[in-house]
Amino acid sequence: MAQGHDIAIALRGAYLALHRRSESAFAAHGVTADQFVLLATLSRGGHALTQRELARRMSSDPSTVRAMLVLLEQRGLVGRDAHPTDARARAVALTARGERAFRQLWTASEPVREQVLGALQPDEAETFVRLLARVAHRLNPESVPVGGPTPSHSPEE
Amino acid sequence: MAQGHDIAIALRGAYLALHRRSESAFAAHGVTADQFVLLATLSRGGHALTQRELARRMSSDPSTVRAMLVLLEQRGLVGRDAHPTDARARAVALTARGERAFRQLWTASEPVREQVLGALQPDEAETFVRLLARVAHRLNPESVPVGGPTPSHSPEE
DNA sequence: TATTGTTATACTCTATAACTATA
DNA sequence: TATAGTTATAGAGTATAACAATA
Repeated sequence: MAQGHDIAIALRGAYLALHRRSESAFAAHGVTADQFVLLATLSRGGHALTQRELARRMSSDPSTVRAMLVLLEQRGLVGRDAHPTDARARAVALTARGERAFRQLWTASEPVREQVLGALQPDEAETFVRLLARVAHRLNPESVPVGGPTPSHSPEE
Repeated sequence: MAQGHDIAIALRGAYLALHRRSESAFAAHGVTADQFVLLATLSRGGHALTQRELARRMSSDPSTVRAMLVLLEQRGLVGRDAHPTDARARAVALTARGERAFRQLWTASEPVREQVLGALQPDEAETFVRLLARVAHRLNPESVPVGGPTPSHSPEE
């Protein structure tokens, strides 16, 4: 019988394995796994995001995201322009150089994604994501809704 | 269709939610979630562990574990005695005070484990742990074997 | 020779609280 | 009043490499 502690430890173990594997995949490119997640979130976003929205989507904190953005901005991978309609906000987006870098990073991390996917049957992958989302949602209702990131649910922004 | 990236992001989201929830459960006790994992690993170990074995069991790094042990030793929660048969090694164990603290921490984190468990049906919990272990094992064969921690496999040490 | 642990070192992520500017 | 972001600050965890002692 899997108890709460067993689940927590297994979840931790799987995440840390993923994180380490990702770190070594990105190390040669001078980028961390978390920075990759940030870049991927911007790339998937389709358009510029506010720092707050970026933090929410990557399960992070606005203040943490800011620190990461400063590093990435210094390297010219992201830009923070004035927000078109809200003078308080910043519109964060990948620069052209950031997009190029992201494509390289995506390729470099292909083996990691293949390993993850290779550990699961197609139906298991679906189940896995569903259970992960349920657990995340239970622990933090602010997180992405259970059905997964449903772009049809909330059209935009 | 869940792709590798979706799985990775979902795994990250679930872990970070668990981590934050745990941090706030432990904050009042002046202990971090990772320190709790260390204490729990010692408590579950049944006997003293070497730093290396401790690091392996908690999916961590010997050098990281040492830094954590220094902090916990200063607070009198763990002891590092000479290893009985290997003069190079240290035998790490909870002190009496550490055991008391751990029992308190265990109680303080009960709600977190209940939330995790409450998000899953009993059979789903089994499946979840199994899939997590498979993914972890694929990403890092050094980690705990798929069937779970099989103490029958390697008797001791 | 290989292994256990230490030391030094550096850096990212994390997060709170007080603050400014704007909605 | 509430929100977006900044700043200052602090600390934990992470990990590498060189090293000593022991197996």
